Amino acid sequence: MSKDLSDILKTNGFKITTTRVAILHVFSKDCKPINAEYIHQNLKKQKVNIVTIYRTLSAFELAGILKRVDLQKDSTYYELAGHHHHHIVCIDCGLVESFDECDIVPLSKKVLVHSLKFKSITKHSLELFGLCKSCNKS
Amino acid sequence: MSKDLSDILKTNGFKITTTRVAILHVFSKDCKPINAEYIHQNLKKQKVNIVTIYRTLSAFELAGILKRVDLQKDSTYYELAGHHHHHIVCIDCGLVESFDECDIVPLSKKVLVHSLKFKSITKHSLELFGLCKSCNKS
DNA sequence: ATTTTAAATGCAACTGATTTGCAATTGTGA
DNA sequence: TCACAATTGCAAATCAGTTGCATTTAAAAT
Repeated sequence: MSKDLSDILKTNGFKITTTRVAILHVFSKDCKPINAEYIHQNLKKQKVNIVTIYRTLSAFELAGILKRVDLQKDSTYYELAGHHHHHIVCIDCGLVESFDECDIVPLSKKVLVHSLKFKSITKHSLELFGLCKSCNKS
Repeated sequence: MSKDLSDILKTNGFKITTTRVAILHVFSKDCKPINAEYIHQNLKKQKVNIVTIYRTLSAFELAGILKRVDLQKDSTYYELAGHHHHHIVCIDCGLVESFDECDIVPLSKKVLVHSLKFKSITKHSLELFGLCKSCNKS
């Protein structure tokens, strides 16, 4: 089960360390955008230094293992770089849900045609914000 | 000319101070997303404390005079809250251009229908990232 | 199996953006 | 003109994230 996690490391030219496998495990276990502090909390038994987590997150992002997610929160969130998708974020409790629908490519083509200053568009951000069902009640 | 700037302050129940009119003036003059440091630079003759700028930005955002713009840079950018629009950001030099096209509302309606956990969507982020014409050359 | 080497880690100190406490100043309504 | 709340400045604090450096360790070479 953590065999595939080691494989991710190996494939990307990283050493197989307990710490890094554990970090990947937190990502694959929870399957939602998380930040350095969250990982730190989850690995508190293993006493992993938060600096190590920050460095690992950067390295993994550079390698394309992780993707940065912009949830307009105070810190940087990441998730496993898988298929393209976006998020809905509850502005009250911070709950995050994913969705796959994304019509942005035709839009960005149209924008590019009309643009005076830009030559190419390589990526986009799209997040929805609202109230989740339980926060909507209060 | 700065009459309408004073009006913005008055309408929102703020005192008409030189500093705050000056801050609004920077926004209306440049008409692009800017951060606290940029304002500080622009008002260096008037020696406005950066803390005052941060406090003013927060107050103006709360009042709805300014809108926070998420450009995925290191600091927080704001612009005058006017008509709804989005931005293209050059990932190389940081140049920002605006565009009005936005098909998100139908998309977010569709997402909401399929969502298990969300009850309402109140806003969205959508920014495009790419290379501007001059950075594309290098 | 042992040596070697670059990658990975921890610790302490640092940075940069932003915030907070508090005292002094200043618009504005009474 | 007075009074009071809003505004501002200054210093210190906070918070996320980074950097330097010494130590450890996985994995390749012997």
